[in-house]
Amino acid sequence: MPAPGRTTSQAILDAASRIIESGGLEALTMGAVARAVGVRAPSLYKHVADRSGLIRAVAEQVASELAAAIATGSASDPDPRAAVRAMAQAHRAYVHAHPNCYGLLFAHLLPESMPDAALVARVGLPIVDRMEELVGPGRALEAARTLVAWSHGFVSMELAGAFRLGGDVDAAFRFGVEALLEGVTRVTE
Amino acid sequence: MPAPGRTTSQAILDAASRIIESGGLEALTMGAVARAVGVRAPSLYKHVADRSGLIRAVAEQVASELAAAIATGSASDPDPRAAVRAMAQAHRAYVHAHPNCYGLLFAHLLPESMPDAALVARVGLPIVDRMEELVGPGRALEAARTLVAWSHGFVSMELAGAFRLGGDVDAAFRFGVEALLEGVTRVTE
DNA sequence: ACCTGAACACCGTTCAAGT
DNA sequence: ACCTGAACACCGTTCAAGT
Repeated sequence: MPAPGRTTSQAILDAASRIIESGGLEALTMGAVARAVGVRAPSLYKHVADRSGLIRAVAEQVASELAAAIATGSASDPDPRAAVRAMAQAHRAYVHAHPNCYGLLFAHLLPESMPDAALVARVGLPIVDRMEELVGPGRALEAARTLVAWSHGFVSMELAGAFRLGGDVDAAFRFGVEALLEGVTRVTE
Repeated sequence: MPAPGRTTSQAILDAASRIIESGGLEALTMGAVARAVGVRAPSLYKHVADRSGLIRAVAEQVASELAAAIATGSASDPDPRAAVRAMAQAHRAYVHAHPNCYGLLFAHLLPESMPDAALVARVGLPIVDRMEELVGPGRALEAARTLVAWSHGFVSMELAGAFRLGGDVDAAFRFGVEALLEGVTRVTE
């Protein structure tokens, strides 16, 4: 009779995300993951190659979820400016909800822990699409990169505590989106 | 007779930066640092509280060096736009030279490993100063934050390999600076 | 076929003993 | 006064032995 399998790769992945989110990457020990799924550490190696592979799996799940969140944020609005605003807000909201897991996409880890580049690249595609309506196909990639870089940088500095002193951070984010929209359309004219 | 002291805090700090820069944070073991300064691991604890404290010391040195690099990049030019361009280039050049150490400023590490917030805040001061000439004192902080967020985000995505496909990355950075300058001055008018 | 205790190499940290 | 070997607790990973 084939054995039932006391845990699953998905359960392990979910436990790993939760542990990273609540305690940071240092809290992700094979023992902690094993305990969370009700098994002993050696059994995890039936489902994941090693700790680095587990980190990469979490990072790739983050890339997928973030891509979905951003795509949803742009779906409905016919006005490309409004769509860009919504996508930037969706980006920021996702990072606020999963700061430690989001950090995996930009941590300087071992190559084995880095998510597949093509998967990460897909996150920005809907932004390129809507930017095209604003600046034309020749400049859309550059304009989208400028906006995404700013949005990533803003949220990453915000979470690092760089904006602790002074001001309404939400308003600063909205200010930034308008400045970026104004800038990329003016400079490309 | 007082003992001479076979190593110094500065030698330990320098060794730690080199190790992080060449092998990432995982390569920073107390044994590796000890070997680099010609001593055994337990002796390091005469100079640093623990591994977290050593990481924080490296991060704080990075903040100081980066602040100096950016301040120097703006010193001479009377044109605020040219100064902002130079500071952004200085920021990017510093990060390219020390990518792994720069990453410490934004890694989600234990609180004991995070650099002093006031020290990090000082990095952006010269940018606020020169922005004030462009957008006035009321909007200078917001405008500087927008530029710094974009610059940080751009370089951090660049190093994460997000710009691997397509295009002249140097030109994209210059494009971004112009878009930001245009954007923050237009929106604040 | 899956699970696990035991084992191994490694790491951070402490401390009594050396000089 | 500084340095270190030995020790401890912990971690990732392997594997032979269990069921």
